[in-house]
Amino acid sequence: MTDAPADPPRAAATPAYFEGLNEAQRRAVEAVDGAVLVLAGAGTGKTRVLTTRLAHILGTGRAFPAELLAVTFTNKAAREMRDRLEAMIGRAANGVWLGTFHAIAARILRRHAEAVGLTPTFTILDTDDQIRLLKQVMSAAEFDERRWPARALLAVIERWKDRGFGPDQVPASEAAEIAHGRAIGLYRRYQQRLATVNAVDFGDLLLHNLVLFSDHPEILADYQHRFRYMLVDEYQDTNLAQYLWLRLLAQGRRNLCCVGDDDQSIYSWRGAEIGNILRFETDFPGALIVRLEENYRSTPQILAAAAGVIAQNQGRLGKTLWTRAEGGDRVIVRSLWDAEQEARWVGDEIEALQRRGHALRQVAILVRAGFQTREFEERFIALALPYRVIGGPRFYERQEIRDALAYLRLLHQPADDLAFERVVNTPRRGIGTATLQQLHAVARAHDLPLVEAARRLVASDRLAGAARRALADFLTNFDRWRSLAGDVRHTDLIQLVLDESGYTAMWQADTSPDAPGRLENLKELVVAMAEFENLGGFLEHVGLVMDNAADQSGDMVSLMTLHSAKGLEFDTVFLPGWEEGLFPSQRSMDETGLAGLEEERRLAYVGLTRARRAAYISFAANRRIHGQWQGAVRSRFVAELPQDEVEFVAEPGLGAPAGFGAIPPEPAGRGGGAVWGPDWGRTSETRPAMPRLVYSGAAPPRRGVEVRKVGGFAVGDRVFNQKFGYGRVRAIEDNRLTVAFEHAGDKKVMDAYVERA
DNA sequence: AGGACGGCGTTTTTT
DNA sequence: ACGCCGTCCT
Repeated sequence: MTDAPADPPRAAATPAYFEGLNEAQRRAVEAVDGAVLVLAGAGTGKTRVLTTRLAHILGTGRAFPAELLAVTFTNKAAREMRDRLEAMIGRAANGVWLGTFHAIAARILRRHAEAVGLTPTFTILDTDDQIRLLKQVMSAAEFDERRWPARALLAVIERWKDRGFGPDQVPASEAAEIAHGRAIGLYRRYQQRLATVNAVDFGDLLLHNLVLFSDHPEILADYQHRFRYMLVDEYQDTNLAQYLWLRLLAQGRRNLCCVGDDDQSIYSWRGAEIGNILRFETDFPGALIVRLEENYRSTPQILAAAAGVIAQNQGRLGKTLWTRAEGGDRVIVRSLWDAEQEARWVGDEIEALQRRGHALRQVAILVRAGFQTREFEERFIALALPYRVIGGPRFYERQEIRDALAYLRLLHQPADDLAFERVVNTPRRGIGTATLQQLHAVARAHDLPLVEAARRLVASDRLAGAARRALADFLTNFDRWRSLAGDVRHTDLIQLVLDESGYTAMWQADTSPDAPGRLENLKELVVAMAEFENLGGFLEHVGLVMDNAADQSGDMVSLMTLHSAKGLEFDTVFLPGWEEGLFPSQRSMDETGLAGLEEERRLAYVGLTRARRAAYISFAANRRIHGQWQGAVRSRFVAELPQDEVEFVAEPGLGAPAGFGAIPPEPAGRGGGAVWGPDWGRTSETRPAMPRLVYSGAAPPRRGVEVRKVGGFAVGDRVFNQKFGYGRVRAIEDNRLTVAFEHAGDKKVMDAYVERA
């Protein structure tokens, strides 16, 4: 099991790679032994430090490649680290255990699958399969899916897994609270089903590792010994299970270097524990902390803006980014009438940049939520401004790809019931729900995979003639394909299967406009497969690499969410939609209060620090949310920007907001403070009329601030108010409502300040 | 077996 | 407003 010799050769240190490192970076590279936390601010050369550190360890002969463990969160980050390491050391870094948490956990798990009751060919399920499996479990348990959608229950289970809890470790009090205590039973059944079909979900990869290590100390000891030096990127994004995994592995050599930035922790909602990075010194007493604070990316103004915002957060380790760079423009803060105007303005600014010779690929628009991209897309189409939206459906999530993969999965692992169900009647071959139900009954009764159940059913006489023949044909085909699997190249196999199964023909016969595209995608799949040696290798890749390598070719503006922008940089960044409720997101604040608000603020920090040369922030007075026009207040984050570093451009006609820079609403509350737009709080069915000539330059007549009555409310209506949240109408006098708010209690509000919820 | 209809939810994304 | 999903009807 040990593929590494005991004594790595010592080589003379050639610190050529130290060239150009600043003092802090060099400390981070040189401190190879013990626990080290590198607090790497945005744009401080983190990746360079990481790769240099690995090169340094290898170059000084402290370890063989196979004794290095370097973990990242995304495949993209892993790829980048590997590429840069190889460029630095001038040879392949094959031996290094470099990959995502999940990829490395999967690699370990494949080696020891039997130890946790799996076989080495286990399938890694994606979200779609997880939902389908959970739905089966739920319906078997006669669980009302309307009260607890499978999606929501899966999220609960995933959060448990993130914390390292198997069904037996979930604290009883917590288990009792969810779905009247029934969630935990469903979790247990779900895990049993996974085991039966020899499959794991993403969370299981880590969880099974933890079980493996605790049940088999000798296996753990082997890895503890093997991993002489460990490196973790984006440590602020680790969840509890990942933390436990790292801590176990690091107990051997005790050389653990974690790199991260607490100010960029934006994934708590998927289980990331910012506490892991905040607690580092306590977890690893005597740890060395290195702060990388010299920023090589942005102008002083951008850094000041980012610092102003993030300084409002409480729980931080604290870091101050600075730059040697001088000059630069102030951050532009712009108010606009509505999202359409906002898009119009952004479009015009981009065209102006373009005229001055800026590349579109160096411009990004970063939004809080996906729906915000629509206005920009429409405007850019009108302007014929090339753009791309990052994030969206991914290649491996397309129906035709998932179907094709299901065929392959079934060949690779016949116990994969989810794959079986997907393909057994795709294309239609007359195996309907009735037959499938019988199959399930047989499978359950004899604890068999569906394929085996199908064999029994075919051998018996319990199936109607047509269905029996169809199923028998399917099994015959399946067996033949499987027998070919050893001799035929996997790229040939897939084409053969898709043709002989009638799958290709199904799409060829399809007259819908997207059918040709689907056939194209299937061809692409074959091309993608060619890059792998065999079927198993390819399926592992598909299971773990769900990223959509965004096509970076072409000079286009990038449109994406703030979350997807993490780790990227652009010359010019537009940050639209800085409005209370949208950014910071109301939901985030409602659900997790101050912690949620602080995470939103980190998101603002991430957004600003993506910009190299220029940042533009904007907010609209009116925005349509769920089809309702709503008055909007500028985000509290606007007021947190240092006034000297920003240039406020009031929309003509909207008037400058009273006391710009001094509106902070009460913490974690909303609304309050000065209202900047003429119509804040008002809702209406139709788009509010824009004051004439807003945005086109001339001074328009200022719109009155009278609040108009909108629609009648009735006692008992559920309503929403920006400041108080949700509540129910208790009484009405004229246009004044008495509302019992869920959190704020009874309040009197004007009807125009609430909307139906 | 496929389409029409109604109800519901609607932040963020990776593996 | 809108789209997706599940159910029910033809």
